[in-house]
Amino acid sequence: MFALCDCNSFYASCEILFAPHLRGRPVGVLSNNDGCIIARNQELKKIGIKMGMPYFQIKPLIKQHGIVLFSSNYALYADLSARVHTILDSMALNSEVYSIDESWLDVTGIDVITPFEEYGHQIRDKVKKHTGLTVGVGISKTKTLAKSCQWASKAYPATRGVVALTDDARIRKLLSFQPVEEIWGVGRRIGKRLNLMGIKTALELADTDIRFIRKNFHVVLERTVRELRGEKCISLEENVPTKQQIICSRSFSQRVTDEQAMRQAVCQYATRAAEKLRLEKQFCRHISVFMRTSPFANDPQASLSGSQQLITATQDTRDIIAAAQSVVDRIWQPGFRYAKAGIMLNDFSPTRVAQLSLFDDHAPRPGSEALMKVVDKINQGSLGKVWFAGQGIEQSWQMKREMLSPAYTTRWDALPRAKIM
DNA sequence: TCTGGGGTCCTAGGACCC
DNA sequence: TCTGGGGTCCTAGGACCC
Repeated sequence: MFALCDCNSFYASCEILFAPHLRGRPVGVLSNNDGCIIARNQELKKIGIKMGMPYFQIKPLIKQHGIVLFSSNYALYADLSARVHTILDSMALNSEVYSIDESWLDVTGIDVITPFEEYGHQIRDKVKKHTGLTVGVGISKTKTLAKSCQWASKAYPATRGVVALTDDARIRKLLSFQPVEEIWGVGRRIGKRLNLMGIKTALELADTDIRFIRKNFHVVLERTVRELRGEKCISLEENVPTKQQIICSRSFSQRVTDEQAMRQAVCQYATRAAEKLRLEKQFCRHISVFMRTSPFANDPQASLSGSQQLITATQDTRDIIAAAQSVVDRIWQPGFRYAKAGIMLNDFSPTRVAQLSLFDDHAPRPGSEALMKVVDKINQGSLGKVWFAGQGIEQSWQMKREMLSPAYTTRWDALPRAKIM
């Protein structure tokens, strides 16, 4: 038995938590660069603001509806997320952190002591009491069914945020209400194809012949169908699997047309990616860089990418910057208005040791590890920052966050104050 | 004028080998 | 002039997730 616990409108709720006077008003959170909407509270959803809607389209509605928007404040969300996950983890023997605002719990056997539905409400109450945030809980036989239950807990307010189903007839009834594109694992594309085939509800999908699914789709959807039937195919992942890839990419706040600026941006992303790599305690041997124009603009379009294989695995920022810069040199094409660039690290190993070929003389840099340790330590502390020359200083394309809330929980100088009357 | 970022898994097809 | 069959590995691209 699985329980899925998911925070309601997580980012928006975090903001309201520290600005309680906003309760009842439509509140949303914007993506990096204040580009588009990525979180909405109930009130904002009601107005008809859709997920992913660009900021400039919402702007004209702000006054009329009293909408309040925030730039995303990941330091705040990550901190509150950790608190929620800790509480959820304490509620079951085994748990899996699934995303910043969701956890799976293994709740097998819990019902010997507490009926599942009551247990779901206990989870909700505890998270509410300790963090002020509201979670929705779905409990059922498989992860996919638990997701469906959790969907129902949000779609039907009468459930008061908890849906726990073990009985087959009741599960079938729930599935008959759920549109196929709301199922976990069915996205827009496959949802559309299923609809065209006349499969509209989760129940209809569950009752579709497995052979038909395998012939027309692939094993992933087959697994989803089996899970909807109550057959467990996906289990709880208790140990966080090591990453296979690290990406660092950003849209520019202003278009980049100049090679020098692009090199600086890529250098900055390379630096950040290398930090993440060291945090993962990994070394990488493949580095790729990409840059592209805005697909929404009427400009000439370009999407360039290239990569470099290293002979020795590295986690040294200098190696990663050098490789990234050489890729930029190779792929750069002038004459485009670039909107975004990024770097991707691949081909990881837990040590620097790699198979050297007979004539290799690429000895690793001496003192590399010690230097990187010092750099990371300085940059994680509050003393100040060190950076690599290629990053440049304060650039015009740097991310824009004009509606950022204070770091209430992670900086002493941003602690909220209470007035005693 | 202005449209996010970071991941995973699977498959098809090409390169290459014998 | 005629040019097989089977396997592996890698990559690009598509689909999904949050």
